[in-house]
Amino acid sequence: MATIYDVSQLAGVSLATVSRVMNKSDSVSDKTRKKVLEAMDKLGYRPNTFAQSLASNCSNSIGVLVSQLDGPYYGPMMAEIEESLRLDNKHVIIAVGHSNAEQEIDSVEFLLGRGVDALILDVEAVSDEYLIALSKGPTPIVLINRYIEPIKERCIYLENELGGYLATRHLLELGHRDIAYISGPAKKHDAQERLVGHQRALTEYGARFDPSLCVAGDYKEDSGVACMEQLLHSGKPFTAVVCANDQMASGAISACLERGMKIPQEMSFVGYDNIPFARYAVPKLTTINNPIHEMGKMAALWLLKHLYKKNVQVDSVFEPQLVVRSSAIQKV
Amino acid sequence: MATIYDVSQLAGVSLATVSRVMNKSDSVSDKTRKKVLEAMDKLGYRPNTFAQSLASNCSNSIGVLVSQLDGPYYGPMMAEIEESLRLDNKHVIIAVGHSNAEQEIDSVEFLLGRGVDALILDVEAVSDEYLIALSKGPTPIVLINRYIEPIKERCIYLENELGGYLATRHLLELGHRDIAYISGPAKKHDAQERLVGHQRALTEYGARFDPSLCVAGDYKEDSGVACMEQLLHSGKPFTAVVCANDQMASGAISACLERGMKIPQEMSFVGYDNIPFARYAVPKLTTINNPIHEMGKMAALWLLKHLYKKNVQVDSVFEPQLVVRSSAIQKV
DNA sequence: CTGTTAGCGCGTTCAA
DNA sequence: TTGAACGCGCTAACAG
Repeated sequence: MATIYDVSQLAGVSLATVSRVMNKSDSVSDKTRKKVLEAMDKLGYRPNTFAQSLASNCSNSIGVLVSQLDGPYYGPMMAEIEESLRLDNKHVIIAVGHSNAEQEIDSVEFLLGRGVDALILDVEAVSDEYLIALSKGPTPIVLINRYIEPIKERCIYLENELGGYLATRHLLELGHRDIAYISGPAKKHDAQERLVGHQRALTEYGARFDPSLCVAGDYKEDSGVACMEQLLHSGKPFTAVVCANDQMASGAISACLERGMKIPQEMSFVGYDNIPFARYAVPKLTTINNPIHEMGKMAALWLLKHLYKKNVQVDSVFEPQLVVRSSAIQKV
Repeated sequence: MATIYDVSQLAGVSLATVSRVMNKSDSVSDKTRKKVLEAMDKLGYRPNTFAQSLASNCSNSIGVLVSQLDGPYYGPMMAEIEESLRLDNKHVIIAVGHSNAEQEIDSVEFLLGRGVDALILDVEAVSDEYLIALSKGPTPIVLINRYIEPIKERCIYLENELGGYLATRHLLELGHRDIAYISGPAKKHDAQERLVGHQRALTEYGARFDPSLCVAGDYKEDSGVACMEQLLHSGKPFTAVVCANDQMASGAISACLERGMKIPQEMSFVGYDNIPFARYAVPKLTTINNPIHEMGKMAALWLLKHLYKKNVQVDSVFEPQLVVRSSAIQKV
């Protein structure tokens, strides 16, 4: 592997000059620049990034910590982050937190130990205080899917409450009044917010929130099945269900179908997230669009702007939107 | 940020000794080790990985190149790779190839330039020759989802042909004889192999392969819809369809449902991959299990074994298995 | 078992 | 505009 020294020899210049042409410093004459470039080319020279990082104290790498890598949710986000960063020759190092505070902290430490220039975090178990403290450290952080007032300028998030509101309002406008709710885990912020939105819509339309028609799952399909069974067994009458994400909606619908119920004729459903599956489900799922890939992109752009001083536009607040398909219909 | 020097001073030992305790070299007395550990602790010392990499010429990082990050396919694979490697304190740098030769090569160069210790590649556009040449370079590579004879010891793959065979045989055993096939892109190796398996089953059961009942999609849902429309419009009679992956099966089924057909009563379907969606589809999808996450894990273990000399067991060939659900039934 | 010393490859003053 | 020299933090002989 050729080094900067080899290049300098071949080009007949000093190390410093080679370094200058690499770093696009303009105080190099065109003639020498050309000589150096040719020498690099001839040697197939590739700078050693570790030496660069060691000397410059900048790694051009970003640590990305997500809750999970499988599932329909994080793939699109990671894809956008990778792409946006890659365009600027930065690379991403991934770590997984598994929605567990200990693992999240461990992963942050791991990435920090790896010398990343910044952190993009989609974490849910760790406390606000921890993140606030972290944000005061030397390594910049950006938060996706989380709003923390004191560091709101580093938060990229969806207005989850509004989404919950829109989902339920849609059903109310279709004439439903007895609406069940399958929530996400009570500890998760987004789950709480979505539920609050649901309740607001109910109140606004003069329907009352019945706690016995609200059960919590874990955002996965299986829990959608279980929650639906529970609701059905409760004996309480209801004609529609709002699910805090599409995966649980999928499970819930499949539980109904399993019993021979007709969907949406006998039960209306609204999901949340608009994962690809929603378009091909049967019936096609009415849901709330969650522009998770956009948020990933914005997190990357935020860093490009604030850390690497690129001139880009970044949005940080995203509005959920209702996507009407065919899983929810007028109450009969 | 404390350095190894600070630690050595505080502990009253030399740099080398500190380095030894970090690298778990056993030739350090318990007493000094303890002193050093305490000093590290007190200083909140964290080794600088760039300096380590520069000095040791080993980065403890693995480059992972996949075709895409979104979609149901690569998430589980990445998750296993990350987890397995992380247990040994290695980290993962990701890049995306978009099934495009130029981008794949570009990504390989990018990762190599990043000084990764090895490469895990799930690539499809690049030629066998390129990969063979790459494998002769200084950076070890492991291939997922691809079999190349001259470097087969670095290949982790699924017996795709067998899967195609099993899918079609299942339908043949259910009495179907006119079986359509929705294939993946003709250039992709796995798509070719799956199709060959389909044809072998047909031949074995004395059914003939009708090219006009075989159309190719791009592995995405939408193309499943389009292919199904095309088959239906062809006028040729058929009672079952094998799809080269679950996503296209999902699209194909939704196209039938859209026309008011009853599935599986009027048309049987078998998919391929067994993505999570398959379990919650309506009807539940009969498919071929593709242990993609296992393959990811094995790729990681392969490196742990051959590169980092860990003592682990690795399997490299995976057998697909039929998963019977309810999208394919006896021919009436 | 421990310390000394010489790099690893590059960025960055400071002079010239 | 260019070059010499030092230092980034750590590993790996080699010596003792």
